[in-house]
Amino acid sequence: MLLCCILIFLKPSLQRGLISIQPMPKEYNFAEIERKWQQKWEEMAIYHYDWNDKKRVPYSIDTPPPYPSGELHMGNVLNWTYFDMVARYKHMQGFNVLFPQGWDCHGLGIEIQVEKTHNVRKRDVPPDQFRKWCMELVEKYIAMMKEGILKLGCSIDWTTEYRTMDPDYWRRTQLSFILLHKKGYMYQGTHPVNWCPRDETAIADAEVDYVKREGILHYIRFPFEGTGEYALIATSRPEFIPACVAIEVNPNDERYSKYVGKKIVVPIVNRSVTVIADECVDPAFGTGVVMICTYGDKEDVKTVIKHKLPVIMLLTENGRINENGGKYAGLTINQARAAIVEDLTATGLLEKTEKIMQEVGVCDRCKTHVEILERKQWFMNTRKLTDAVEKTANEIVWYPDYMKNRLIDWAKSLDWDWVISRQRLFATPIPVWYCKNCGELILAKENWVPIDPKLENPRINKCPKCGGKEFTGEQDVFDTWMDSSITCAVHAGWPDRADWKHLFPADVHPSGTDIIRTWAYYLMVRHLALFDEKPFKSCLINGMVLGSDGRKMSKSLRNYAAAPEVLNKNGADATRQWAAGGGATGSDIPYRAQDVEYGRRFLVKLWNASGFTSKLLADYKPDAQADLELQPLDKWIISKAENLTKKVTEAFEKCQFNIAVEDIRNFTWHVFCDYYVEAVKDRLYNPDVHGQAKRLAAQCTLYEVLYRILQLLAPVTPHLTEEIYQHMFAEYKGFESLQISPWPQFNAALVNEEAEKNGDLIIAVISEVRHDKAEKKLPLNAPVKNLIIYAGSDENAKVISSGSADIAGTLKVANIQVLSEKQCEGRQVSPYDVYIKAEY
RNA sequence: GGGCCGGUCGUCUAGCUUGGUUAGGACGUUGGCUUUACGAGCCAAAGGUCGCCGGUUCAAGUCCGGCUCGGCCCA
Repeated sequence: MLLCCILIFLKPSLQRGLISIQPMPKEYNFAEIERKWQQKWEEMAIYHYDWNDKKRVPYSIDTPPPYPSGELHMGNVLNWTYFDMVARYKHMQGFNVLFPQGWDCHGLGIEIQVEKTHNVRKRDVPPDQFRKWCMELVEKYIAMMKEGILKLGCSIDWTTEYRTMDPDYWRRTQLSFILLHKKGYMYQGTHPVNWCPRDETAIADAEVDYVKREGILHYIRFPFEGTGEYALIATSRPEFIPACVAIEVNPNDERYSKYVGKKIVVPIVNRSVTVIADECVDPAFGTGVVMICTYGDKEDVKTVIKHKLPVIMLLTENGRINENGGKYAGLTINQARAAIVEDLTATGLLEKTEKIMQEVGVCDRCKTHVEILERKQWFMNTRKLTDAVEKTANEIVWYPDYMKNRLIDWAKSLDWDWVISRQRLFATPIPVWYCKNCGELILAKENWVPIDPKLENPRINKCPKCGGKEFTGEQDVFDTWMDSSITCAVHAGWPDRADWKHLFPADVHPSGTDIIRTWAYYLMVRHLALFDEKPFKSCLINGMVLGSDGRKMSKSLRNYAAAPEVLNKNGADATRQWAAGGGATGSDIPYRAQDVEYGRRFLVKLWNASGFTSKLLADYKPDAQADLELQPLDKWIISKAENLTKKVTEAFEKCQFNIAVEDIRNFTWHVFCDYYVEAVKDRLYNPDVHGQAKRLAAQCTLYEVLYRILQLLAPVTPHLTEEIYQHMFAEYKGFESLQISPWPQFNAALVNEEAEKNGDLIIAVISEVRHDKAEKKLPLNAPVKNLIIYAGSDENAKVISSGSADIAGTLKVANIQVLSEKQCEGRQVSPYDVYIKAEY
């Protein structure tokens, strides 16, 4: 039985010449090691997805193409470490892993930075020049981020690299639009939309941030028609008075119910509007009377639709008052507010003002107060998919599970369809034209794309409706999310590869808690609409990286850590341990330099332990057939290594990286280094005392357990484990890289509960003698003349005796006596009924 | 106002799904020590009424209800 276990454990490789273990260098130079392996892995091409391999099961990671915004930040580090660990783990498990990398280039963020850098607005320069500047900036940022990702040591298949700003990617975005248009999901409409007056474009709900701000509540008298009475209304936006279309009260508010249906005069413009009733008015807010304007906020939009009120558009696209504002036309919103307040004061209609805290919507890119405008826009009918989104979200595996609520709640909360058109420049063009004669919409044919309708005419001779020969290309462009919400299909090879369904749906989509409502949601609606299929089978969520003070990390709070600095100072393997072990998957984790430093210390420990082991194994021939006599502690650690394998594998399966990394570290540091290595030193140094077979047993166990540690750790700290593997194991194990060695299978036959129990007792005895030495302030290598162990029972005595050689060896005991009797003398080996007495 | 998450040694954090060791780890603190690897180390110690109240149970950090305080998202 024993021999059988060893054979299973050893998995002896092919018979070759006898292999010896290469000694390890003393110095651990992480910068050099990490750079070296990053290059070599690239040369070995071990991360390339094999498109022709139909045997291995594919595993596809829907890497979210990042928005190039400058240097890599710690949030990216957390994110990429998460899915790189998954990629490496799956790789070792034998999957054909697709780990692509793209860049989500378009969008307002870049345009705003270009405008700032060149001190221009989008209309000030020719569009081509503007786009060129955007592309230059994007390339600069991609280079910065790519450097960081490479330094982190991600197992990306760089042959898949793509940019959404390339026309070849436009082609996919445009094709998806054409298909969805044909399926009836795309429509044009004049609806109120969120509008950023600074950027002069429509934006989606998801691009609106809400900030708390102090505002002023104005109490204004609105006289009733003909009665001499007046209603006092409270508003924070008096500048919208010219666009006031109704006054609203709560029907249950006894103060005002009698006025419902009456006419009231809007001051300043002297227009009559009706008092209407709606239960959504909060009687406790202000005076309980509010004015409805088109449009002061989203509530106004709902009210206008519900009560079929007229619309008076007051604002221009750049946020000024238009001709409907009468004498205020041409003023900015703020100027108009000041002017109107002044006029109200002059006429005595402003009763009072008070300060209030309010939440206002701002553009998430430029932080300008968002207005609501009615403009013709393109929409995707996303709301009809809400039930499907909910159903699909429930079918998908979420890590952690509760995160699915974020998606479902968001989908259900949406009031408006997704506005997919933008009035910007740096984006994918919308592939449609309009007949100049009759206005007929010309949708691009599927084989026309990529195409820019601003530069090219539709490839038809005449308008199919009126025969007109002149066309206007669509000037609007797509929301950036139109590019990035088809990645699951694009990564799989859609639309070019006939076999793209082989990789679709993606196996995992990684996302941050902050972008579930955008990325996960848009992926879901696009793919459901296009293919009637879920985009991904599981969703792995990372939390936000907080500063060390627990607050959101930001440069202004001075708790910001720059990822390139952290990586340069500590190396990728140490930084990755912080990401893996900093907290439970999905929860926000603070960046703490101590955690990274702890990671680095662990690596030094493992490096030293491996170096020392390599010396102890200098004469060990792993491929030599030899007789082994496994000792209790050998069996003990072999069994523990097997249970560790089971636990770590389960943790990786559930994406519980923190559990995996903690268990491996504790086993390595405390079980392997502190106890096992110490305990077998004497056996290794003195074969004449202990015998060659027991010495070989220790060598073999050291060798195989260390290998197991390296394998389990390989997804977390790929560089250091590879370096040690190459020195000590590559020749015998035969894999070009540890990264492509097969993930260890849990082998129940090697689990030996009795051996673990026995070993624990032996270790406890050793530990107790160490305590004794520590208390007596003796060095740990102080010789012990006599050690008497009162085992308390025959059973314990037998166990301790079986390990007495290792006990005596590691503790430098000259004479060891193990007695079955129960004698409460000396020190108790807690929690056993065992006592020890040491004489020095 | 609604939803979700969280409150665990001085600090950060795990454990809660599936109730049952002495509540685990890290940082920090204190004391000791050249184990023929590692002082970037080793051996130890101190430090927790698991936010509060109640319930279920033989047994609650863990399950249930209420409260409270934070965070995020939404209205």
